[in-house]
Parts: sequence; structure tokens; C-alpha cells
Amino acid sequence: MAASTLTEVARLAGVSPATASRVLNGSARKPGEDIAERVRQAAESLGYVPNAQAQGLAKSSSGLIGLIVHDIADPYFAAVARGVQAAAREQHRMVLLATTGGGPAEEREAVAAFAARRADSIVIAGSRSCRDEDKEGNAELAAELDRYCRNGGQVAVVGHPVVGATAPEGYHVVKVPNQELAGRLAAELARSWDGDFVIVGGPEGLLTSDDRVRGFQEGLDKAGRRPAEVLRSAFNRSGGYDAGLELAARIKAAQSGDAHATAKLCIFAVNDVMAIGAAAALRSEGLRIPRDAAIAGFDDIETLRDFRPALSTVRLPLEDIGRLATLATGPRSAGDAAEAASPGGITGEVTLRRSTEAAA
Amino acid sequence: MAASTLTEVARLAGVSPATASRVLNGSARKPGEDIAERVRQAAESLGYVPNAQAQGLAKSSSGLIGLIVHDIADPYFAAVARGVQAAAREQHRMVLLATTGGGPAEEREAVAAFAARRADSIVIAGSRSCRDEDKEGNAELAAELDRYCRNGGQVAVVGHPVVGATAPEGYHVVKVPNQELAGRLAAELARSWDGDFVIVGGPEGLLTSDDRVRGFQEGLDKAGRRPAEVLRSAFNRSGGYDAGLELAARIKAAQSGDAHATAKLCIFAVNDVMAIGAAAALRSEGLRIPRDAAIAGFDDIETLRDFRPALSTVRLPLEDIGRLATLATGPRSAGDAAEAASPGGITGEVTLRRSTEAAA
DNA sequence: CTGTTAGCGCGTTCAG
DNA sequence: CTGAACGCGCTAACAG
Repeated sequence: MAASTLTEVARLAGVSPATASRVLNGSARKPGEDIAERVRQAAESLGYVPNAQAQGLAKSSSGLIGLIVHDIADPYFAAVARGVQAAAREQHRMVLLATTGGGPAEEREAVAAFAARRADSIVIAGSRSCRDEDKEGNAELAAELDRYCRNGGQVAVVGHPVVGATAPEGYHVVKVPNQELAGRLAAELARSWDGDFVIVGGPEGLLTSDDRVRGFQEGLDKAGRRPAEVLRSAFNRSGGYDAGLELAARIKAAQSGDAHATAKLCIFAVNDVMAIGAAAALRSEGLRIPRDAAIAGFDDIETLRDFRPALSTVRLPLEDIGRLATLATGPRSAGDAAEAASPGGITGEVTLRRSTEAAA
Repeated sequence: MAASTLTEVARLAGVSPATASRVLNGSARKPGEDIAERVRQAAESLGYVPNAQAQGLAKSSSGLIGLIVHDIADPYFAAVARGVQAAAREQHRMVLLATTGGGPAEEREAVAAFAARRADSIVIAGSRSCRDEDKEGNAELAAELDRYCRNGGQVAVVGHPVVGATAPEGYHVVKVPNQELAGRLAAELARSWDGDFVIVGGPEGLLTSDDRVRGFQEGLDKAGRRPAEVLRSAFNRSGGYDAGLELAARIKAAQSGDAHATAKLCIFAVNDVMAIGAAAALRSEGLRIPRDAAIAGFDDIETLRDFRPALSTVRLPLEDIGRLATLATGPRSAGDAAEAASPGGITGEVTLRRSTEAAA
């Protein structure tokens, strides 16, 4: 009761399997139109569906592209995934999805699984970590990727290269100017904001977070402001919420204290989701934005754009990032075309909105 | 320069490929521990990665599960995808992702592609459509699914069966009580809301939308309220926004009109994303919620929970839905276990929040 | 232009 | 308990 095979189609059409293969798949040479039609009819009537596994085995190329994310329900990754999916579709490839929660060990597992499935390429979308506890995991991940590339696989990493990875043939990095953009955000904010700044960052060692923190501090410095204090918490909504609670307590203390000359705080959360969490915490403590504190994020997540007060942030073309990563691992021409389309690589845009307006 | 094969491992270990296969994969028969260790060492030193394509060919079972969504960046689908992914991972299966934009023709394509890859099962997460224009597409999709099931594939559809599909062996439907829940939402709203209701629905013929519209009307009826007018627009944020603009105009007209006795409107958008769009439109027209109008959604999308005013909605366990669909298509035991775990199937919960509070 | 042959890498009978 | 042979479905070299 299994699906019908090419051989069966060929038999029904009264030709050899090779001929059937030539007409049903884009072979270089075209059989006669008369016989071709017969084969097509046979295939149709049998409901023939080619076995991609067998094709892959024979051609050693699967048409599969593996995508590794921390969490597909996180809108950041969902947006990147959309780009990957769209580009894959254009290239007639299919996306294999793996979610890892961000641990290098699980990422290594995912790479191995993709390698086993003979995925033609792999896109790693999640932020890299260089924490000590991840050191071993990173090394193993690097080794796995290295082997994968040596076997002809293509890899694209968003943001930073995998820590410790040598850069073999077929290893691409889609650079995201997190640091520079965070610096520009700081510069723009410094223009309209007199008070102090606080940064709500992810765990130390998360490269994306670290870049944004560093860039923001640089921006402040160039604007002649003193460095911001950095609060560390989880790189998600709940981390932002925790940090927000802490900040709310401080703000309320300052407000009720005698030294109420303390200027208002501007909070920079290293991503939008954390910023929303922090904002929720402030609100739950009875504070209002931007009256009692300003807040800015990073990424410009689409779903969050209707949030009020509108969140100041840095727009990142997440979909393009996914698309670019995919194209980089695709056929030669596609990668070049992508490079030609956006020569400088990914770029973002500081977007100031209501949440950081100085007016009380 | 390709990956090393089982044969190479066997040669290095000085055994036959069959033996190597037996030790490296969970075969029924266990070779001697001494030789097993030698094989493992050889595999390790060669960096052997089994070829899943070949395994699949030999065993005719790929360990792949195909997931079809309208748009992976839509938080609804992203949440379902997370559940599917999690369940797949537990079963040591991998997820193949396809996004179709909702058209039956593209869904058919996706099913065919999954079938070609010999996915063991397919989960279809997007709402079904019974519009006339989709009739032909639905029929072809149904035929494709039918064939897939006949060839031993497992299918799970979230919400409604594919229109026109016979229900072959291996065809499961994860039922979602949209109608009943919408009815309960209407009932609860009717308790605290005196004014009229308006429904912002998706295009007519979108089954999920239709169910929610119908259920809401039923709920109103049972509560002794008159039926709500139904506005139709796209089943996404932008559709909600369009409808919101229209409603804003009406509300403003009513407010400035002499007959200002017109009671306030309560808007029910058939999903959260549309509700947020509608809310944004009202706001952009200078109206406030719930002062000038109340609004409720459906789904309880996680990312939207920090939205203010907090959105009244119906909580749907999206992740569980994905998980259940996946388990239903899995090994016999898994499906039964899932059924045992939630015997009545999916259930939701009406959640009233600030956006529909009657107090001005 | 078509048919035949030989693998792709692995699981799984069968003998030994 | 091990090894040799065959087949999974298809493509790519040859031969006709």
C-alpha cells in the first residue's frame, strides 16, 4: 500500500525507469514529446510522488535547509524564520526547524541531526554565548559545524561566528551592526534626555546583548554622558519584568525621597521583548511612561508596534536577515545576488517614539 | 570529501557493515560488548554521522513531521509551532516547516512536498476556508491528503477537517470549541455591558472566523440581546485596523450627534491580532478604550498580554494544540496517552480584562 | 534518443 | 553471534 514508484510508472508507460526519470524530473536531455506525454499520464494516473529521500541519496543533495532558533514562539525568531522560509521557498528548498533554548549542547545536537538528514545548509539564528559554562559546549558545536562544512555543508550564522569556530569553506556570517546601532540610539536619546541612563541587559556573555550594551555606552560617552549602570537578567520578557521591578522600586524611592532633584531615568532594554516586560513592571508599580521614566528597546518587533506608549527602538530588518542568511548558503548565484542587493550587509534604523519623549 | 559511511566504520573496526549497523543503531540483537566498543570507537574517530536519508529509504520511515501554517511570524502559529516542535523533539522527530499564506493550492503543494520527503505525518494548523473560490483548491488538497493517508501517512488538522476530505485511516482532527467559547464570551460580556455589540470578523467562509461569529451571536441571543452587526475584513492586524477605522467614524458621529443617547459599543474581534489592530485604529482617531468603546479578542496571544488596556479575550492553549496534533499523528501509544491526558480535547477560558470594563 | 548497469548508504533477511 | 546478499527508489554513467 506504499506510494507508487518510478519503476511502476515506467512499466505502465512501457518505458525504462531512466526515461521516466528524465521526463518527470528536470533532466538535461529531453525525451520525445510522444513518450513524455505517456509517462506523464502514467504518473498522474498512479498518483506518483517522487521519493525525495531516494533522490537525495542518489544525487547527494537533499534540498533541505536547517534552521536553528532558541524559541520559534519568540517574535524575533519568528520574523527571521519567515524570511528564511520565504527564501527557501523561492529556491525550492524546504525548511527543517530546530529549537534549542539557546544552549550550545542542544545546538550541536541540532546540527548533527541536520547533518544526518543531509541538509544542504544550516542557518543558526540565535545569539552566541561566550560564558565560561558554555565553553565546552561551544567547542563541540564548533567541531560539529566544522565537520559539517568539511563534508560540503553550507552554514550561515546570524550575528557572530560560533565561538571557537575556524572559518572553513562554506561558513558565512550575516553581520548585524548591533554595537553601532546601539551607539546611535544612545546618541539620539542623549540629545533629548537630560537624566541618567540605565541599561537592562541579558546575561553577561550573550554576544548580542553585550554588543548592544557596549555600543550604548560608547554612544553615551561620545555624547559626553556618564556611563549607564547595567542590570543583568534573562534575555526575555520575564527578565525585563524582573529588572523593571527593581528599577520601579528605585524610582519610587527617589521620588518620595527628599533629594527629589534626581533627574528622571531613561531605561534601555537590549531588546523589545525585555523592554515590554520592564514597562509592564513599572506600570504594575503604578509608574507611568514616559512620565516617570523613559524606556527604549531594540529590534522593532512588529507585534509590539501597537504597544502604547509607542516604544522607541532600533528597527532591524529581521525578515531580510533570515532571507540573506538563507541566500548566503544557497547556490553560488543566489549568494552573490544577495550580496549585490545589500552590499553593506544588514542595516538598521533608530526609531524614536513616544516612550522616550522628554515632555512630562 | 563526503561524510564517512557505515561501511567505512565497519572496515576500520574490522567487522561487517551489518554488525556495525547493529551496534550503532538500536537493533534488537546485541553484538558482543567487546566488538561493540570497537565499532563505537571507530565511529567516533571517523566522525560518523548516519545518513538519515538512507535509513529512511531502507526502513521507509523518515522521522519527519510536516507542519503547515499560514504564516510562521503570526504569533498564533508561532505558538502552535512551538508545541509541535516540543512534542516532535520528545519523539525524536524533526519538523519540516511550510508556510502557505492560507491558500488551499499552496497547502496542496506543501502536502505533496511532505509526501515526497516521506514525512511520517503532517499537521495542518491554519484555518480552513469554504469559500467558493477555494472550492477547487480544497478538492485537490483533499485528494492529496487522501492519497497521503492511503500511503500510510498520518494527518492532523487543527480546527476543522479539510473541506471535502473523506476521513481515511490516519486522519485526525484536533477540535477547538471556537463556537462554544465565543458564546461564553458573549454571555459574560452581556452581563456587564449594556450597549450594542459589533463583530469584526474575517472573510466569510473562513471556518474559524465563522465559528466564532456564530458562537458569539448565539451567546448574545441566549442573553436576550439583539444580534450584532458583522464587519468583514482580513483575518489579521491590518484587517482589524481597517474595521477599526470604520467603527471609529461611526462612534465619533454618534458622539457628536444629537441623539447622543446611543449606548457605547462593544467590539468583538474574532482574534487578538485583529482586536489590537482595531484598537490601534480607534486610538489613532482619538478614541479611548474602554471609555469610548469596549473591545475583546480571541486566542490570548502571549506577546499581547502586556498590551494596555489589557485585552479581554478567550485563552486558548495554543501550545497544547500543537502538541496534541503532533501526538495524534505519532506512534499509537503517544496518541492514546494524549487522549487520556485531555479526554475532552482542547478547552479554553474566557478572560475578561480591562478593555471591556463598563466603568467609564 | 532510449535502455541497461551500477551504485548512493543503510536495514534486514538469510546462511554460516 | 556474525557475515554475505539483497533491496529500498532513484540518478548517472555507459552501451545500443
